[in-house]
Amino acid sequence: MATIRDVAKLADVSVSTVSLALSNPGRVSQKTLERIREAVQTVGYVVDPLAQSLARGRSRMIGFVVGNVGNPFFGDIRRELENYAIEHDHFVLITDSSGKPERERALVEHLSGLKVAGLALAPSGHGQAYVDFVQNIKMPTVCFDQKVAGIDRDFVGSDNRLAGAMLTEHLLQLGHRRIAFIAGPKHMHTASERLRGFMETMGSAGVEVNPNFIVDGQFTRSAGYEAAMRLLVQPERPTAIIGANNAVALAALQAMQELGFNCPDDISLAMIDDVQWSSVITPRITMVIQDTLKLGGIIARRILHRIMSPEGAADPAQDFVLSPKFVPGNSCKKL
Amino acid sequence: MATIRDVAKLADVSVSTVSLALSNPGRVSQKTLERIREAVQTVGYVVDPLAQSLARGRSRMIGFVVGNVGNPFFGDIRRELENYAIEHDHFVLITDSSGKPERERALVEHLSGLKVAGLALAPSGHGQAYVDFVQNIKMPTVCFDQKVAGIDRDFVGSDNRLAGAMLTEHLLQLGHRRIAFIAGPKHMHTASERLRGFMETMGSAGVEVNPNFIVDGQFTRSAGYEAAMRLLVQPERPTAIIGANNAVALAALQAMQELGFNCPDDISLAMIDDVQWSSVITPRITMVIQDTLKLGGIIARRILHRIMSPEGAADPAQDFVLSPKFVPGNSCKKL
DNA sequence: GTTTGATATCGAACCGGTTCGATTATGACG
DNA sequence: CGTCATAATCGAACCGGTTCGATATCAAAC
Repeated sequence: MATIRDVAKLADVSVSTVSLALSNPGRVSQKTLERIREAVQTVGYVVDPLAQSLARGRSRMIGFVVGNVGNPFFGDIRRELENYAIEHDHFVLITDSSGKPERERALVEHLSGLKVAGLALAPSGHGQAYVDFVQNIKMPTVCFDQKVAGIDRDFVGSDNRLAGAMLTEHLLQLGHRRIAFIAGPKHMHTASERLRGFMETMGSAGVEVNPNFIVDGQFTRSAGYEAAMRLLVQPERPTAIIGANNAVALAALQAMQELGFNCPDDISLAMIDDVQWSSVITPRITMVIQDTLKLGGIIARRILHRIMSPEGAADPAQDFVLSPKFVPGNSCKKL
Repeated sequence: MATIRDVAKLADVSVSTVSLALSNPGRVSQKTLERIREAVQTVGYVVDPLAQSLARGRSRMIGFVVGNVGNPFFGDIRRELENYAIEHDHFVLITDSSGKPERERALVEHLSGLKVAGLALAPSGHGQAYVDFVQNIKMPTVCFDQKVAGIDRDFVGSDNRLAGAMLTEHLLQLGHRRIAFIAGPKHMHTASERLRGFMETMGSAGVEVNPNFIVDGQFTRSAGYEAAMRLLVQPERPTAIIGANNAVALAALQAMQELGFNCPDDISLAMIDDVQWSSVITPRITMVIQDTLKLGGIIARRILHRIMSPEGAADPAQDFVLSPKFVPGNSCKKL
């Protein structure tokens, strides 16, 4: 590998001049600039990112930290971020915390050691210690998906209360009254907001909510399955179920199928967030989806803004909240 | 951040002794080792991975390069690799080439600049130029999933011929004769082997294959959809379809549903590789799956073997080929 | 023909470690 | 107690860049 000294020797200038020419071509005379560029070509010089990061105290990499890189929701966002980052000569380091706050913390520390220029973080924790941790991250950071109270960082996400409300309103319109809700972890903002959207909409419609119809699915397939089973074996069954996310909703569908219930004839189903093969799942589930591409675009632009411009670095934290979209399927029956 | 010099000062030894003590505790006296360890504690010293990599010419990171990190197949492998790597104090850099050889190349070069200790690579290209590229990678590399002729590297994958043969045999047993096959890109080893398994099994059973029943689905959803449509509008339709991967098979299912065919009553369907929510897709599709956990384990062990031991680095390239597993669903009808 | 100011270039220190040959301390042995 | 092998420690060079204060160059201004 050719080093900067090889270039300097060939172009007959000092090492510092080469460095200057490469990072700030304007501050070097036209003649030497050309000589240097020629030398770079002939020796095939490429800057060593490690050495550069060490000297600068910052790399050209952006850390991407999520709970599950396999989730298509995060996949779309990642792709947007990657494309935008490449355009601006940055590189995205993808990491997966498996949803565990300790692992997330270890990842962030590792990325910090790598001197990443910035961080796109989908928070997976809560509580004061967690808030302190995120607050103390030294690099430019954009949080997304999960809004955590007390964290004063840029946030990009969707209106989850609205998402819950949309599905509830839809089912109410179809004549449903006994609507059950498989919720997510109470401490997660997305989960509590979606539930709030459900409760508020039911409330303003003057429909009483059977407390047995609110079950906890933990946003996971297994807990969602159990929660759905609890709903389905009640003497007074719901006529419709809302899954607070895709995992619990599909787990509910599975539970229905196993117990011999037909969806939507026996029970209607609706969910928040898409899954990859939703179009071949029978029935096609009515859902509310997030605009992942737009979310990803905003995250990308925001973080690179913070990284690249001095005024961006000083910008106060800002929230970007997008409205989700209703996508009708055929999993909800008119009563 | 505390540096190694702070530690040296506090422990009253030279910087080189600290470095030695940390990387090779046995070569330092008990007394000084303790003093150094104490100093490390009190100043809170953590080695700077960037500086270390620069000096050593190698980092403690392993590059993971695949065409689609969202694919659960790669996800399982990634997780296994990550867990094993963490146990051995290494860190996995996940990257996504979107299946584009040029992007893959750029990623590998980037990782090479980062001086990664090793590479787990799911090849996405073919042809001489591509082979040369992979051959010229300087770091320890384990290829997986896609076997590319001419690449002399460790390879970990499944017996794809067998996978194709298993599904074909199953359908023959059920009495099917007019079996169609939605194939993948001819240049991909997995695709051609799966097709070969189909052809050979049909051949040995003495069943003639209608050339119109072999269509190209490119392993993608959209091409698979079109290919399936071509099959379904023929006057003489197949009684069963094998999808060479999950994407084309599910696309075929979608096409059937849209045209009003019932699976399995009208047409049977089988596929290679699982998808995330296969259990809620109706019908549950009969499939042959790869043992992703075992594959991931082998990849992880192999690459860390190469990285960590001098004799491992010198090991000749080796192939590890696992047998896939048959998972019956209810998408194939007895004729 | 100086002085002044801007522009171009350079040298040296630094980022934070590793490595290896040289030097010193230790202790076993005759 | 001197000798010598071995163990412990050190200093300096190096990895490949960046950065900043200092110096050299040159033209315009007085």
